[in-house]
Amino acid sequence: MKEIYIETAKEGLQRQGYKLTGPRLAIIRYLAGEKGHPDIRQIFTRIRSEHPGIGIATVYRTVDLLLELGFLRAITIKKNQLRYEVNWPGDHHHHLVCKGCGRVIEFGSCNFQLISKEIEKVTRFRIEEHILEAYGLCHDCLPGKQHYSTEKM
Amino acid sequence: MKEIYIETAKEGLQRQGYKLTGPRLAIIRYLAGEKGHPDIRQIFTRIRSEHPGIGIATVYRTVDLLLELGFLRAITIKKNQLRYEVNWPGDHHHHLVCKGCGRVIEFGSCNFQLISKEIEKVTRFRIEEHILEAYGLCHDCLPGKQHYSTEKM
DNA sequence: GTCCTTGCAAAACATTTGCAGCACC
DNA sequence: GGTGCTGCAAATGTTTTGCAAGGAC
Repeated sequence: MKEIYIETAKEGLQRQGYKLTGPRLAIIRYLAGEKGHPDIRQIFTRIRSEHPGIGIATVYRTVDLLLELGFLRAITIKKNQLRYEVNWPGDHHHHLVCKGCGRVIEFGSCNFQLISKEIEKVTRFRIEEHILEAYGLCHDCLPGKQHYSTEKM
Repeated sequence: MKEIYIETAKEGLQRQGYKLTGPRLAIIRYLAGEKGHPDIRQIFTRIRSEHPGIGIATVYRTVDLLLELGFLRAITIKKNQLRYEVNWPGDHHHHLVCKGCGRVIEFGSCNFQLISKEIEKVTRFRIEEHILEAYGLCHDCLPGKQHYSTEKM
């Protein structure tokens, strides 16, 4: 799965006439193995530890490129913070975000397919993908439980 | 509807011990009448035109406050831009974002309620609200049509 | 060899903070 | 009248840009 993403992204870059450079490959490989939702700074810090000398400008440029080509997407996990996640082919993007501890849980399926045809008919819009974000409280943060965090916000 | 929002927000501020000041009211009134998805700069520019002398720091502080109190929410309409929209009570937040022209269409309902109980059971998560964003092409941007924009991105 | 890409540093832009004076309650 | 809010300006943080050198094809 991870390898497929890396290969697809590499092919995608080349097909569009972009060069396969060290920094770009390092970023793609890191993202392919990242299960969380890193922001720019996290990506930069992580890449730099394995690839010292990389500039943050390159990270910005590469992330923009991957967004443009559709290999990455931006999400708003909390209030006003931008984070990124890998755009796996055919993947859904469904998040449960806990308002208590900020933890993010992914859930696999929704029945959006069932209504998307109806929406397309009414709005004459051709839907290609979607993101569903639900907010609430995880089990540990329900009243009577202590808060703790698995993903730093 | 607009008046209800303004009154609810005013009450909410006071109930939490925040003062009803001129700048805060101006921002709430503007947001209540705004149909689009403004960013900080648009809010600031608009408020300043009717309320010269306001500082941008106040806009940041007020937007943070309204986010905190749940009267406003942040969305990621496109790639990596943060925008804000009014959190109408009981409202759904469903957007169709056109990849061609950037226009944003709201649609009224989804059947998320039907599956949210199932998700809550599996994940032991209590879901309070959700956002659904769908991306695709609007009718005008489907192949064979010309692109144009109704909301500047 | 030709372009594209990179890292660096500076510039531009965005956000936060400290503080004295003002305004709400 | 006390406390919280505001505008300003400075500080800080983030993103973009220009450019010479290096690297992919």
